[in-house]
Amino acid sequence: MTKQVVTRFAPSPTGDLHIGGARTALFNWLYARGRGGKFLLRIEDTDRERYTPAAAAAIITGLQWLGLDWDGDAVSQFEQRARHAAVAHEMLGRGTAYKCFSTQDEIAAFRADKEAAGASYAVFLSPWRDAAPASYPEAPYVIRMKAPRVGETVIADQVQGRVIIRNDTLDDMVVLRSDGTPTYMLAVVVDDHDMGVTHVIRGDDHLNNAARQQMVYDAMGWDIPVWAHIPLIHGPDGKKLSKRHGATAVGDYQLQGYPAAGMRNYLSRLGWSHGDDEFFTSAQAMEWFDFPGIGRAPARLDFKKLENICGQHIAVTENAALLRELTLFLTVSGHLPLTEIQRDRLERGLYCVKDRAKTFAELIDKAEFMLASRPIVADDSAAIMLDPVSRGILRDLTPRLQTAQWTKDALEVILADVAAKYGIGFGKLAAPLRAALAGRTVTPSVYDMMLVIGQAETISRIRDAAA
RNA sequence: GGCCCGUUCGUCUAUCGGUUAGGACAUCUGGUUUUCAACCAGGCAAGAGGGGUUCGACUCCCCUACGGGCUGCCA
Repeated sequence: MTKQVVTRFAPSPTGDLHIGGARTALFNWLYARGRGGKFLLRIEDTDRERYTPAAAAAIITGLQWLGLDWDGDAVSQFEQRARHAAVAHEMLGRGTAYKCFSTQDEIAAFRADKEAAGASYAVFLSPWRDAAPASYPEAPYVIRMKAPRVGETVIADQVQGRVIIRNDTLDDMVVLRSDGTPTYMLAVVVDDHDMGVTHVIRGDDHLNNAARQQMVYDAMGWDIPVWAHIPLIHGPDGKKLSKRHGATAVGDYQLQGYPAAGMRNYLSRLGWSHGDDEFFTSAQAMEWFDFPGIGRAPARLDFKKLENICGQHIAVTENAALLRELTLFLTVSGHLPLTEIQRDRLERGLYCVKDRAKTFAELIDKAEFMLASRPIVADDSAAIMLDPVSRGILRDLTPRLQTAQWTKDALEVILADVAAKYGIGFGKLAAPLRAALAGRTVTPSVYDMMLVIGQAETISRIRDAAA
C-alpha cells in the first residue's frame, strides 16, 4: 500500500472565497475523499497587512456551504512563524541559504542598471551570496536561498507534464524577511511538509513557483510532493475572472440560490471531465476524479450551464433535504422565515415546482402561490375547506381535480386571490376564467390553476378573449 | 524584455495516428401545451495559421499569432 493521500486548500484571507479558489478546494477535496485520504485547510495569513479575520471567516463559511469538509482544525500559517524562522536558520547553517544585507534601494538600483544595460532578465544577484561572515555589517538582513546558477529544475507535474525551468532564471528568493517573518515561498513548503501533504493541487499561477519551492525541499532533504497545477477559471469573455464578470465570490452564488450540489457538479466539470458525463453526484465525482482528466487550458464560466446543472440537482433532491436547503437559503438571503403553515404547504407542494426551478430563488418564486397567505374568508374553517391548494396538495397522489364541485370551490378562491393581487374585479374575472377552464376536455389540474394565480398576463388574456 | 503554460462547435468538453470529429449547455425550427416551464423531434455549429514527421494527423515536432501566468522583504 502506498501512503495515505493528504491534500490541502491554502487560501490567503484577503477577501471572499473566490469561485476559482473554491474549485481548487473542490479538486483537492475530491482527490483526497475519493482515495480515503485527508483534506486539510490552512489559512495563509502571513501577510498581516492584508489579513482580516472577516475574510478568513468568509472562506470558512464558503467552504462549509459548498460542503467541502476538511479534516482537523484549520491551520493558521501565521502561528507557525517560529517554525518557519527555525527552518530558515537551519538552511543558513547548512549553507543552502545566506544572509543578505542589500537594501531595497540597492536592489531597485541593481534592476534599473540591468534594464538600462538592456539585460534580458533582471534576476537580482546579491553581493552577499558568497560573502564571508566576518564582513557582515551590523544591519538588518534577509535570508535568501542559495539557488543553483546552472542546470535546470524539472517539475514533474501531473497536469502540465514535465516542465523544465532553467536555473539561471530563478533568483535567490527571500525566505525570511528582515523583520524575521517568513515569506510565502518558505511558509508553504514548511507547512506542507509539516502537515504531511502528499499532493499539492493548486492554480497553475504557481507552476513557476514550484521550481523555487523545490529548492527548499531539496535544501531540507524533504520529499517533494506530487504537483498538480490546474488551469485557472476565466470569465465568459475569456479574460481573467474579475469583479466585472459579476459573481466571483461563492457567497454570491449562495445568495442567488444555487444549490451547493449543483455548484460542485458544475465546478468540477469545469476543466475536468470523465468522458461525456455531465450530471453526477459528488460521490461519483470522488470515484472518478483523477489527474489525467484535468485539462490544461483555462475554462470559461458559463452561467447558463451552471443553471441547467443546478436545476437538475434541485429536481432530484429529496424533499426533506431540499426543504432544509430552502430554509437556509431563505434566512441567508434575508427572507422572512417560513411559518409552520408555509413550511407544510411548501413541503407538500414541492413536487410540482422542484423540477422546474434552476435556483432556490426561482423555486421560491414559483412557489409563491403556496407561501402567500390565503384570502380572508368569513369563516376560518371554511377557508381551509375551500383552499384548493391545500386540498390538492394533501392529495398529491391525485393532483387533478376530481369533481366539478371541487373545481368550482377552487376557482372561487383562486379568483379571489387574483383579484386581490392584481386589482382585477372578481366578478369580471369569474365568468371568463371559468369558461376558459370548462372549455377544456381535460379537467384542469390544481397546478394549472396555481400557475394562473401567478400570471396576471394570462388572466387578462383569458379575460380579453372571453369578453 | 526573459521564462513557463495553453489554443477542438458561441461555451464546457470527448478523441489518447485511421471516426460521417461524439456529447452537454446555449441557440434555431417543428410538435405538444389555455400561459410559463417541462417534454418530444430535428437543425446550425469546431481542430488558430504555417511548416514538417508519417501510407495516414485534431492527435507527434518546429515556427508564428493570440490568450494566460511568473519574473517582490504579496500570497
